[in-house]
Amino acid sequence: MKLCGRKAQRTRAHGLHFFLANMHTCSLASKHDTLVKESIQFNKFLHSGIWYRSGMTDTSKKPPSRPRRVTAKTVADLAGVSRSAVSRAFTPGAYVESEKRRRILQIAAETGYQPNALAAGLKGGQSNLVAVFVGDMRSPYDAAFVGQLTRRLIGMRKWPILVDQANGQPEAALDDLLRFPLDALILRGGSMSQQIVERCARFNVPTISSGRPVEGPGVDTVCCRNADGLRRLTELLVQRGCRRFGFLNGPREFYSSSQRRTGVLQALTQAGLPLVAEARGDYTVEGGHAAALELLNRHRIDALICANDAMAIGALAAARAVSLDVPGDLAVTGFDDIDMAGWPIFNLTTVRNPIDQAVDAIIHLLDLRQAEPKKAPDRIDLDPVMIERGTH
Amino acid sequence: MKLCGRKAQRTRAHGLHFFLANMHTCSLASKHDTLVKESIQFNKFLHSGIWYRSGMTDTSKKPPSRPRRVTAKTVADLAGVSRSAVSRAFTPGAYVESEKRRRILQIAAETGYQPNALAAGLKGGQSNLVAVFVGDMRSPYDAAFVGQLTRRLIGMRKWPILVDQANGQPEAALDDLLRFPLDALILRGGSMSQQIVERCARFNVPTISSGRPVEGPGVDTVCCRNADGLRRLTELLVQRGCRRFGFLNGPREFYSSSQRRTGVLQALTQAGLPLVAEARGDYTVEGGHAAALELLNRHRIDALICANDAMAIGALAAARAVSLDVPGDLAVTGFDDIDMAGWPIFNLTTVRNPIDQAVDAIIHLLDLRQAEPKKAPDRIDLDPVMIERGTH
DNA sequence: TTGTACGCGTTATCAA
DNA sequence: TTGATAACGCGTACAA
Repeated sequence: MKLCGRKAQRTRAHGLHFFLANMHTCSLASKHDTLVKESIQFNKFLHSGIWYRSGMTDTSKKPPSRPRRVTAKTVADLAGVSRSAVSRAFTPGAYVESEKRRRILQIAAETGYQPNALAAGLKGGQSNLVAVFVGDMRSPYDAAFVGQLTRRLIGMRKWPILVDQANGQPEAALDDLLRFPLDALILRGGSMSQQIVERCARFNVPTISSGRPVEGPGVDTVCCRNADGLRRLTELLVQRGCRRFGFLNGPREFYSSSQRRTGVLQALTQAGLPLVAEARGDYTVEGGHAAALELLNRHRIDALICANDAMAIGALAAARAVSLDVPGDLAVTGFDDIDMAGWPIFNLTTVRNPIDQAVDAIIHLLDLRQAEPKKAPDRIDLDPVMIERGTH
Repeated sequence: MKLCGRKAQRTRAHGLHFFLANMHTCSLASKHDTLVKESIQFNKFLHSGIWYRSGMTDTSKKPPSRPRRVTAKTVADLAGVSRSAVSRAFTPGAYVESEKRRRILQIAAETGYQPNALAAGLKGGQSNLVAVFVGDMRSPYDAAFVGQLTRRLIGMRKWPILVDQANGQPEAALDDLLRFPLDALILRGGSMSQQIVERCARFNVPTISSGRPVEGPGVDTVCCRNADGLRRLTELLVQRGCRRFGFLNGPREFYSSSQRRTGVLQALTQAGLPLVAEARGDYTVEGGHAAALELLNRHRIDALICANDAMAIGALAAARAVSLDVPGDLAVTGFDDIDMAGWPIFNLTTVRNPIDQAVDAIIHLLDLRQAEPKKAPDRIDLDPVMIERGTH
């Protein structure tokens, strides 16, 4: 058993002179019309971040593809201490003589050294990487969701890898992604197809599905009570005198679509009213416009309930196109309460699908599972909020 | 009618007690009716992904916090081959007897083994991680940009870590992020403050700045010819008879703001016309509405050029509020050509800041630098496209 | 307080 | 074609 095998690599060429030589060639490469500026840049970069290239492999026939990061070993040599001292200098509670720590951090700053998170994660079991799956970033709701979630995750030093489901071949890409030891998988399942969500949930990575309940060990769920929201909204419309209802449904494979439809039907059944007309859109403004236009041309209704705000906004344009006054001739409502819904030009009556609460819940579930990885799946249900504006 | 009034209503009535109460009932509910299913699920998961826990550390006093991933060693033992054989089975061009490879892959599939990308990156020098910095996901332009870029990156198996600059303390977070050996840093600099952009560019990670030119070795740039775009647009308005111009500027610290203003001034100077009025918004619809409202109340103008589409859309509402007909009394124009600009309700005359071309350019620069890491900085300039619609 | 040695999971090299 | 072994960069138990 060879214990001191690493000692063999003492023949490395390094030291400050090496850096300078390296920097020199670098600055030559980028020489151009700004010669004076260059030297300023040079000094600036000397103190902010330096690439270290192994001297040994430099002479080999292979092109030294990419300069390597500065490593703890380099800093240790430069500071005349052991590599573990450098590691300790970067560990909050560790024992290092304060003067020595100061010197190490000084040199680290000059060389731009940062502990390699990948190597650290390899040992510690935590990568601090989290995958966030989302349906389509063009959807205002998804975009807002991602924005808020991202901020929260970064605040707790988890780094979100964003995956847009609209990719061509998610299957192969998914496998590649799961080669990373992710701390968690967050699915904005409400806007994703069943297939993808279920597939994701089968990997043994702690998973949180938002917007679609998923069964499976280690899979927690955050859900909005979709049916409740549209049931109450429909009741309100009935109470306001609407009698001939139309429903603009979302894509078949989205969970929220069927949930929301259920709420409408519950209220209508209760009131003894029929669903006069129904159409399907794709949750976009354009799709909603087209679907609503056709529906309004075929049927006479006095209320059009849309499965989300984007389609409702498209429907408003459609109503205008066929000269229907909103809300005089026709009530139009949405779901989600995206920012746009509140703009005076739309002033859309809708149901708020609370993003901030959903994100809070996700973070909470993340904490819980991190504390106890093998706990039973949890589920948090969120109550939607009626937002009465001017289109009903 | 106040557009930005809604921001004030931040009702955070929900705290931890809410979640706990909610969760308790829910988890009980879902656990209750699926007792039988549970064991089936268990078996299913046994064959789709297995966590392997080291037998040695199991007996130690520490709580075995998280089950470990299946590793190549495990698969090798199960298949009765060496670790290297497993590694080779997953390497496309490697020598493994086809029958042996088949067996290895079979067992890998059963155990859910995937090579650990972190460990592979540690060795190979490529992490396949890319950081994407963006101003604010609530901006439709940034959201669309991120969506397209994400899809392209994932297509080439680079994984985007999304960082929303709107975070509170980006400084500390930034340091933490850079502990990852990122393959590249992509900055949507047009919507970020100078400070952040320059700070990012100082790390010796291959960097691509989109929307703001940045000097530095290893920093490539993709830029839209902002000034050109608004110069041509202004010329068009002059030609159409506009004489009293107002300009709705963007945030001071955004590069695109001053660029776009320059274009307007060039055209006006050329035509011998003054800039009658000027105001600053924050690139949001709400901000644009407020700024435009005040500007229109103070000055009589016949053309309002806005530095981006979002503000222009806010300005349209402001014009309506002060009973100005667009385009009869007032021309209103934007910049970017976000989806919304094309909606019939807005039908906004604008200048397209081509996202697809920008993303293409970014990917191209990424490839170039990957092939030759030390090459001189490159810069690609994009030509904006006039989009004449109905507001001029 | 400091340094040595080992393990994390991979890929690459080299000898068999 | 295969298996042993050396890196990769880090944290850390352990000995000094």
